[in-house]
Amino acid sequence: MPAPTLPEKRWSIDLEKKIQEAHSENEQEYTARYGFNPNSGKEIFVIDTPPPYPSGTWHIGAVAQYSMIDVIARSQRLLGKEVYFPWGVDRNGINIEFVVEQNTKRKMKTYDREEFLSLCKETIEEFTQAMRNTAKRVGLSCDFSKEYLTDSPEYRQVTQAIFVELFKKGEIIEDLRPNIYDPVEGTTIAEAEVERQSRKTKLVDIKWYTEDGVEVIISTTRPELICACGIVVVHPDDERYRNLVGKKIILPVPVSGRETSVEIKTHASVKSDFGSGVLMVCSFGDQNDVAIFRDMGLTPFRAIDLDGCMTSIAGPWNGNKVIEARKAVIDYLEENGKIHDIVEREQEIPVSERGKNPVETILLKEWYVRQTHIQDRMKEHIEEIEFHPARNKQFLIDWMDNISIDWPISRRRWYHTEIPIWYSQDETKVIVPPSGTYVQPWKDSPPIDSRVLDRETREDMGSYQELKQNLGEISGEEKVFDTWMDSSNSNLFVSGYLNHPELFEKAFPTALRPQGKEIVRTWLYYTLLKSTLLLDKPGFNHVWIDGLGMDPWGRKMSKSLGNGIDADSVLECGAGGKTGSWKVKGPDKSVSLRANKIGSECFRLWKACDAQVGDDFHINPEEIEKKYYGVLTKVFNVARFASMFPCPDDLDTTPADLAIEDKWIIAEFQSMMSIVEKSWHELDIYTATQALKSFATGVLPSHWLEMVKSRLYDDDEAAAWTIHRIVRDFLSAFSPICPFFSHHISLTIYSKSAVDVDSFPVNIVDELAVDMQQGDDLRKLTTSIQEFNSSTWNAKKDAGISLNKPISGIMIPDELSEFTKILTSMHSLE
RNA sequence: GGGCUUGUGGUCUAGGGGUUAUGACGUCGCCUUGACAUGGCGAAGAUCGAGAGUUCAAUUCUCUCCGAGCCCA
Repeated sequence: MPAPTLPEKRWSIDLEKKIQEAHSENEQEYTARYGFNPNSGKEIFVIDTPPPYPSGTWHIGAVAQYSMIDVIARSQRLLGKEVYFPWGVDRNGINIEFVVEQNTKRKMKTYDREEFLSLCKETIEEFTQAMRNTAKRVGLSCDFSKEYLTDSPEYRQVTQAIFVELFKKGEIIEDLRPNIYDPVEGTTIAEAEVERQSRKTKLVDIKWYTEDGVEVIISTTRPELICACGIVVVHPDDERYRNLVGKKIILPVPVSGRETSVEIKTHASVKSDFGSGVLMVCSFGDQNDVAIFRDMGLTPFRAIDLDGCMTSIAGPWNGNKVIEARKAVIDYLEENGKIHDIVEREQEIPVSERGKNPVETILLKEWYVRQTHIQDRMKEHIEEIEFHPARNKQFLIDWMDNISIDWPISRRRWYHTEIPIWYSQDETKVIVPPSGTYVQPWKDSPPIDSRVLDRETREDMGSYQELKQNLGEISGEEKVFDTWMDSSNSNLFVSGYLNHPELFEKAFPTALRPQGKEIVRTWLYYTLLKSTLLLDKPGFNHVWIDGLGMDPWGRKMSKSLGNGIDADSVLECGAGGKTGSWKVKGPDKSVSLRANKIGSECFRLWKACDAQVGDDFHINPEEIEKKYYGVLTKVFNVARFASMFPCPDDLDTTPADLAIEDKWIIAEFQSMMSIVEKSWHELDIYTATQALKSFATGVLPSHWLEMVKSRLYDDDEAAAWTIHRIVRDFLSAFSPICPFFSHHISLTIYSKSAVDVDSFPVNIVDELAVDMQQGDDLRKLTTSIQEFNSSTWNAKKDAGISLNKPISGIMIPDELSEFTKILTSMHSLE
């Protein structure tokens, strides 16, 4: 038997790691291969890679998604495009602040701001390094030499410049609006940081009177907020109160600086069976109150200040803490005979996750990006974007239909991009920095070439340098941006906005936004909003929205469920002979999962093959190995078999003396390859991978290879040419999915790596000058060939004859008459 | 609580108004055949989540319910 030029007997994880390390050892070589060269003259394809947020462990589902983004990057390179696959890390945000607070057991606000920021930076840098390693281990072909960090001055200055630009255009405004606020910690907090706690509270039934003297009982747990009551509502179907609707009702407590009565109206959100069925709506007792205020177009009252005290509208209770005011108001009502009943009851109240302090919804002056006025225009832009899968576009459209308020972008936190603005002493003018500078107004003075604008009209009043003397003592903004304000610039940043105008010209709209479906309403929406506001263009050509990685039973992976699977353990499974085992809590009991070898190539193949884009996918290492490791083995062995026979010097010129079976398999191969090429163009990983897999594990080895074995052993050059040409081109088409696997085999047998191929393999049928019709005719025989082979194998089996022994009495069907010779020798027909 | 998405053999999956409903893994049976037992060949296994409606015809369309997921309250 001839010796194979592919020496390894089988694919292994150690081999994979060896190849992978060699692959990125030489930085120059790596960059030449995967770096972005905007001047190559090729079509530019910029991928707006989601910058991952480092938090210690990287979710295996996210790693799987990134590996598919890499498949897209590599397949676009294979199609001849100049791909920019950037590597960014999102490092702004409250999460890292919490980690530092937890590690040091100290609240952020007890630190010096500068000291706290440097602690955050140190901590996030450790997490970032782990993430880079995993990214490389799963084979991402990012241009790591151009890594960007969203907390770097280079990135933050872009966020700030965009803020200034939108501010000047009037698309960013200041307003007094409801925010969730923790009065003890003294900060606004996000919805995500609110939890519910059960506490005993007094439900007070208060007698109210309409202006014409009708008594109405209203239940509330927040009597101190009567001063902020804007409306009283009942359910539209509630017969009991029909006659009250439209009347005015008098507030039962004294107030100052506002009307002393409110109107009674209907609202569908009222629960008729709660208390008396009449609801007073205050700004702002809870989220429902906020919603009703918004629905009814009411102007909110500011009842509670930043220290958690009542404001002047509370009349006699002005300045009281909320809890004190509640007691005092109940006392007052009791003294005046306006209490009908008081019952103690358990109630869920919103508290802050950190301090367990009851939170208030209060009015604060915050910065907003205007968005309600631009929805129609955005939708026009979205029509121009191709979504993968198309149905996931609905997530975005539905969300947009629900947008009713502007986007609040200011936060009272620290490890974020600062809002780049200073205020004049009289607060009527603002100072904004020039584009290209990163500023920290809480500690810095404005750069000398900053501009002075009117705070209301946005009119440019001149340079800071000239007007400096007239501004009085200026103060820098202390608030920072919501992190989505940074993240939603990622496509602009990687496409060269502000920094590389000539690239931006060619690269925008950004070719592709790949992301998970859970952040359609945030990352995708805000990014598209920015491109509409700033450039009046769609942000992308393609948006690719993947599903989420779930546990083996289809549930979300979480620490509390104990059903998480660590990404590194799957990628390292099988390395150094170490097998993997995972204890995962199932719905009923804990289950032990075991696998011998997986690695990055098998993991990628699994994700590419097992789920359509957009569907949630179940992650079970046992299944990944069982279903897909064998495919790698099979492809490896086909290649190894091919490598036993000398490769013709010229694989690119089709020999004239191909046998009919060679032409047949080439027709099959070509049909598969054109599906793959089309799929790569359409970013359809699933279809491409399925086509490659079924060809390489099915018709090629089982039927064609079995037929031509004897010709190969007899040094038939046409058969050798055919197998080598197919294996070589197959590896090129397969390399986006399993790059190291394809790289190693192709480099060993053909001295040229499949990952360096930068145009899709040419059509051999065209080369053969076989027209398409003839190719189709040949492929029509595939079923007959498979059926004939099967029936012959079965006949031998039934007769108890070994497969390599002769058999008689088998008739070759008419349509396969051209194959008579090869089929006769294949099955030793007599 | 609301909106959206989703539910196909034991498991994962393709498809989609009329088909013997696709493929893979697993299971079972057979086979050491000149690359591959980490293999080859073959077989069994599904009233397409439940109920109702539209239709000559529904797994596919509509509605309700149940389960799962995402986001927002």
